[in-house]
Amino acid sequence: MPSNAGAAEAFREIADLLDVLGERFKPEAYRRAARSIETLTEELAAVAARNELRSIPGVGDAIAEKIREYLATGSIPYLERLRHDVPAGVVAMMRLSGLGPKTARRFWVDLGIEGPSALAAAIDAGRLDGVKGFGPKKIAQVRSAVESARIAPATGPGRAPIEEVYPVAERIVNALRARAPADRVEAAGSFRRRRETVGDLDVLVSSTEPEAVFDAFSALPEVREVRLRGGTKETVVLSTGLQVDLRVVEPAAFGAALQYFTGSKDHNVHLRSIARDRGLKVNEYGVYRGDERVAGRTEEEVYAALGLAWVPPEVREDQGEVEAAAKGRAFPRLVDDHDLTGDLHVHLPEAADAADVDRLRAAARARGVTSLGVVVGGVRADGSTFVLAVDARARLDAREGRSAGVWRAVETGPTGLPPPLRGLEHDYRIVRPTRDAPDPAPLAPGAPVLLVAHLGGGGEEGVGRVRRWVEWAREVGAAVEVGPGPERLDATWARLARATGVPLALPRGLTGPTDDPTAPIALGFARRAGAEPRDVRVAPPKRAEPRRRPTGSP
DNA sequence: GCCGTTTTCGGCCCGACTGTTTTCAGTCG
Repeated sequence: MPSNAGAAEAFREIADLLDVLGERFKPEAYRRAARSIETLTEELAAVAARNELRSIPGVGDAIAEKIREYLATGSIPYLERLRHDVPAGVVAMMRLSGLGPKTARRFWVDLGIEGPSALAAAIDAGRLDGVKGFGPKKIAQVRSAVESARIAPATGPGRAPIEEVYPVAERIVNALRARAPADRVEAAGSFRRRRETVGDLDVLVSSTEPEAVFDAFSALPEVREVRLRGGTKETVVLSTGLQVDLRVVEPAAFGAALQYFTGSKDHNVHLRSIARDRGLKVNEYGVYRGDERVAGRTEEEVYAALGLAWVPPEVREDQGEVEAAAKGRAFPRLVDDHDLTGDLHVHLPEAADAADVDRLRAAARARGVTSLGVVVGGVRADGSTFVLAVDARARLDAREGRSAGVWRAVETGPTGLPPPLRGLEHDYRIVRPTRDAPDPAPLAPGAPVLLVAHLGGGGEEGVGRVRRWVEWAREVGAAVEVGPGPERLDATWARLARATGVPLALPRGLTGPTDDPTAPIALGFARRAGAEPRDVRVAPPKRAEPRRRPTGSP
């Protein structure tokens, strides 16, 4: 079954194979197309059916044709030819740490080495000794790369989910702010853009004493190994295996460096081409006209020097945001922390009492949350439903009053209310899809549906399911919940919800620990989807008071 | 292979770091 992910993977493989064949610009063209395809919110087949493949950034005539071949037959003849021409092991050698296409190609063409195991044998046999460009250090490095690839196969540690990286990044940034002689410390890279996964963590420091910053950084307890250290950058590996790159720049260059190291690569390339057109040059130290630095202290300065409005990090993917920033107006204001004055979906534990309710209220007040949806019933992992103890329910009701900005919500599976709560006035339903019922059931009469929660469960086969639920949310006027994790909606699907006209709901993490990463990440995902304040629902929609009387009581 | 209110051809980001090279090539981000 052809899929967007499958097409993207095929183009990445083409890029790798072209790399070892020594092609100069084609590999990046195929990779750019692969990245664009991955961010699509609809199936390639649907785009192809409308004859709009060329509208995908980075897709021209040649790649559009290959997409059509892939959709029709599940394979791409060009890729099959490349696979036939290049031994699979050559790409594997290219992926070894510290090696690249040039070196892999030399091993293959000059020495007849066709893969990592043959490379190991060649090193053991001394076949690299005396080869131009390979001194003892380089040979040792290659040998160690082969060894570590054997221990950790494939592409190494890979990319980590952002919710795992978030607490680590917070700790490192805070520790450097406390212990290093630094003006400013910020995490940059795909972490700052709130990508769903993070490869390496980039941390940027503004300081005039890089050596002292590196010393403080290397001494952090989670640092396992210092991989390299120069005058302006240091790379370490944490005990979790996460690689962290630290860059130190002077304060006058901090904005330019933050812009540069936040990326994305495509966004930066686009900015530089604009700079070139204006007779300017952009690098991580500033925007230059000749030798004169005309901007660099802040990101806003850098964008302004290029005639652009400042672009929020979460949308810097060269998917149209540069053109929007060039229109001469401010960039559309994306939803921010202070817009989130309500939380539709707060859970209290099954045994919650009045003190828990008070704590929740206090947490809400402290974060500027003036309306709360409190789930008084829920669904356990085994599918059974529960309600709060009657006593706690009564206390919640008594404290809630009519104007406290608190409403109750009842969380259900896809089919109706749990029996004990049927008929309660003022209840809104929060519906969560389950594996057993992947599709929405016909809407039963009762309280309105406020929210579809824990949607997602992504993967290729989950795509259609997400689309059906988003469509259903639009029909019944529900919002969809955005957040990290396998059951939540990431930025791609938040984008789909926005395009469908479905409001987003974002958690504030009110009942979690204070450093609960879920809330800021969910906000970042919504911003990646381009969500503005009006796209987010923070309170239940106004509705007429229910006419019918309660038909039962718990 | 893609792209273009300077271009449909001739560009395609740019600097840090390492190892090996006596002035640079390759990798990385």
